[in-house]
Amino acid sequence: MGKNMFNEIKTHEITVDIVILTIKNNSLQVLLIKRNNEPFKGKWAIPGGYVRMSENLDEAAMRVLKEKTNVDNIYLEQLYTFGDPLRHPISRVITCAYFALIRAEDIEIIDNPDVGWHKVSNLPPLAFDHKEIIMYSLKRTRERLEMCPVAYQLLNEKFTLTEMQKAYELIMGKSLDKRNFRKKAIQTEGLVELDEFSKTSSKRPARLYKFETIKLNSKRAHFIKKEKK
Amino acid sequence: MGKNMFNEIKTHEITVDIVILTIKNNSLQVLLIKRNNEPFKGKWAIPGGYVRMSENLDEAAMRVLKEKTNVDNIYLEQLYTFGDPLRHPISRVITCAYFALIRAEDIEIIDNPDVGWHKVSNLPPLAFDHKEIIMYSLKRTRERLEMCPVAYQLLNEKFTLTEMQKAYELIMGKSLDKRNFRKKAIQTEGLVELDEFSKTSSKRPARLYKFETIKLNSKRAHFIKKEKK
DNA sequence: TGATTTTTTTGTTTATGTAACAATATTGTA
DNA sequence: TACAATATTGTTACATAAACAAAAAAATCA
Repeated sequence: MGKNMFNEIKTHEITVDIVILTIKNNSLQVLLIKRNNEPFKGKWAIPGGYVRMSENLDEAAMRVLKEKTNVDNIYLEQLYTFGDPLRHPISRVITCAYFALIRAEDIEIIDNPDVGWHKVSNLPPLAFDHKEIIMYSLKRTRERLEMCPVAYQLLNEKFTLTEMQKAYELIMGKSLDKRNFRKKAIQTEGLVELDEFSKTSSKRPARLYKFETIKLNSKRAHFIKKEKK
Repeated sequence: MGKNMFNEIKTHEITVDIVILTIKNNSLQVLLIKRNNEPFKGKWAIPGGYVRMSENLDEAAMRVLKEKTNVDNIYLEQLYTFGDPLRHPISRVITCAYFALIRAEDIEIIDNPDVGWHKVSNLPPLAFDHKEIIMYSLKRTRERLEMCPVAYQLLNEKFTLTEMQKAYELIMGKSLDKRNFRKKAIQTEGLVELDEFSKTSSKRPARLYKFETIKLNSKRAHFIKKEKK
């Protein structure tokens, strides 16, 4: 074990690291944990952990996410595997990166200054190659959002179209036209118009919408456009 | 080393496996190697090998590809990482899958019945989860081909539009409209119309085209559409 | 040499999706 | 009742995709 065909002794270690994005205080934020061990003691890092021998990578990612954030049963996707020999200063650690979009309220963050949300636009010094991983995650999220949006993970069960648009705009980093956004949004499969209205202290109340409950296994089933009638 | 936070001793092994697709005899084929060691002795497998401690994953994939096929400097892309604990019957091997599209003529296949091309539509019994990897690779290739085609890797330096269309059709597994294909093809960035014509024994000679040489590092630079004038 | 065969080559129409654009409706509050 | 703030709605132009058939060029053959 740990010996390859070139007689080069090696012990790769395999981790999963998870980019957890949310919208909070009107900005896109990522969950970080401050490391209290070397290497990179004192730097921030995205949640991660070793892959156990008994679990596959998806399971490892979900377990780690659950352990670190208490979040379960969400849209989790394998992003990319980072394996630069120098990404870890001591040993050879190859990491399989996942990402998830979640509601900040769904996380019970322990009262610990070493765990918290940070604006993607203003990241603190990060351990390892975690900045690269976050940036790659954001790029992929944006690419995907255009085709097959997943932002509903970020919204409450009931939401207004304005809130939905806001979420898109924060992820995409640009503003969108209201009318065009709404036209596209309302022809999204699974979007349900409710007979309720938001009771914010604003002026005119906005109609609430929700998503039909879809089984989380068929990841790509979300946001397929409705059949034409 | 090799000990995780749960005190579970583990030694993951990391490999890269490479799906090499080509067009040969009018069909889409994949390069396979017959295993002469256990496990799966006698079954066919896609080329793969261990990741060395000194190289990153891309480098490992390129090295393995070079070693097994003598092919160098081609469009190679990380596909997905497969980590099911049972995918290898003996040890825990996590594999990072890559894929490449190449010209069959660029490979010097040694005169060995244990190395050869096999039709994707008619695969022999495969080792490990390699059938799954090939099918996933094909799916991704098709998705990508629609947006940002890469089939030029499959064509000779000079080619006719009919040959190009044929390559697309074989990968996509369906036939395309000549006129629509040509309209899209000729507005592809980097496609150059030559003043030469194919001298096949056919009836009317067809105009030859080529691709401008593009640096292979900017992978996504291919097949971007020309700017409108 | 002219007719035939085979392959290459080209254009129009329709439908669909995307992007750009501003006015009206509704409610709370002054 | 007027005003302020937000929600809501439609049209046009443009780009892209899909469906469709006829003409042109060269080789072969009679």
